[in-house]
Amino acid sequence: MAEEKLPTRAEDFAEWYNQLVIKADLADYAPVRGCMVVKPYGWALWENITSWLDAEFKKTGHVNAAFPTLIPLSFFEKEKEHVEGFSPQLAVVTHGGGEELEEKLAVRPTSETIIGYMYSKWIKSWRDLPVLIVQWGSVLRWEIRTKLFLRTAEFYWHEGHTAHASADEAMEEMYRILDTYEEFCLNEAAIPVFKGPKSESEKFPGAQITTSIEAMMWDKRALQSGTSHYFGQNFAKAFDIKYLDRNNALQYCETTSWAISSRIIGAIIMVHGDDQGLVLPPRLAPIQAVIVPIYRNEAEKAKVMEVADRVFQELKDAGIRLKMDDRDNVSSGFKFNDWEMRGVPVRVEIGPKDVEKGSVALARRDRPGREGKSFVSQDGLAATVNSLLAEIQTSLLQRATEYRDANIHEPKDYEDLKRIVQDGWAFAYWCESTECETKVKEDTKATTRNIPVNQPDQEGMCIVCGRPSKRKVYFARAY
RNA sequence: CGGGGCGUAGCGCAGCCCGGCAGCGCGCUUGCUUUGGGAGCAAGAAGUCCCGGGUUCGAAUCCCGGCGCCCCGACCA
Repeated sequence: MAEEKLPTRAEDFAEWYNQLVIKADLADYAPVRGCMVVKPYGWALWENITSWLDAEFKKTGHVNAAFPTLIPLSFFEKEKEHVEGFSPQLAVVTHGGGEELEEKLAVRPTSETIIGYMYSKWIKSWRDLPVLIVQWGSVLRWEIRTKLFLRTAEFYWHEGHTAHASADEAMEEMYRILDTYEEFCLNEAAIPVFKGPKSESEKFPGAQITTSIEAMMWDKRALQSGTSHYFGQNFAKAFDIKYLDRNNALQYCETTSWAISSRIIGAIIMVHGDDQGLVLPPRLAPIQAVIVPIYRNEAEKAKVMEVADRVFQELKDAGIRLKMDDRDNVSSGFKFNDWEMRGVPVRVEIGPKDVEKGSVALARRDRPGREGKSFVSQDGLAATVNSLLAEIQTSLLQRATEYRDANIHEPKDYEDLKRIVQDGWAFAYWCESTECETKVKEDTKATTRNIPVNQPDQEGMCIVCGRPSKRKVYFARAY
């Protein structure tokens, strides 16, 4: 239950976040180091995220399957960059049934290896391609520093793994999924993102190309919110994934993988949340509207509840995800604050005065306090609430986009870049060399986020070294 | 791995220096009054004082050893 106030975001953003996750009832700390328990309210939010994505993947021919949590440790040795990238983060099972295991088993940190192994058994002919499989589940990475949702040892996600006959087709798949991720962020989560390839040094271990979507949090730090990778034939060669083409020639597959994790919940919190607590976009909110009946005695209660029950049924019939807060042991004021903490988009208050006047009070979560309150007729309330939900969804995206764009600057020179990334993002030409990227990181802690697609066909000079450059990149401090 | 802090009721903490009935606030339970922006009063329940050993008539407190957690820095979705 929510109690007491949060620190404001300006006072202590990290502490604001930590307390909010607990007080909004999304998750709790587990007894295992670095792990979280996702509570029912947080999981309901996650289910709304996953059900949209799942439906979208299925539209483009993807199917779901499940692979084991445990992976033979030797599998990780097969791809050089992959083993280097993930070895430090592996949890390893050494005993089973009281006996020491002959071969140690890793708890999956990601499933390219075991899925690659299976694909090599399943794929024989060009007729078997493409293979488009998604796994929903959790993975485990032994993280040093953890934070609920943003970086926990175990986290939830989907991982898509696809195999194709040609590089073009695999690249197309990578970008198709990236588009789906962008669409999800914009339309469902109301979070604007930039999409495009990552730099060499920021690539996924084993990938030829890693693309990402990048979002700006309230504190102006960047959060990589989804990734889509093109592996070329790296994993196909490591796991011997081959098929006979139409000319009876043996070919290696081209593979991809891609993921959005429960981290996206952290993004929703840090993009939309305010000093009152969580603010959820209506399309993802587990509870879109809450009804708070207000009364002073039994006689009033009877009258108010009659209206409240009728309104509840009307809104429910209109398909609104709804909650009646009929708790008798807390005051109305407490309830207001409680539901604001949990980010419910619309609150419907019904008291004795409303019963008299045929009205209700509507409070919209994206505008806290008196400003967001209005008194509307009980007639046609379902339509009123539905249009308000749509308006909140739109205005959250608009507000987040304006905020982001106001905090991205194009540096005049390197000194300017160093200043900008202290409190915002810099968008600048970059020669795509690791040296320049590393220099920025050492000087400022900012990293390259991605090279956004759809850039104008112009040339410039690398902001660091001055060499000619064709593409601009975002520099930002990241989570 | 380097630096700092902490471990006492569900949560947040005081008590420790200077050994002597285990406390405070919040939360929880019950009752009454309350309810349009975080209600009040009353009565209750709730403890392996992180673990192990030692000193002592007596240890939350002193000594030795261990474990765990959090925060800040280099790596990561």
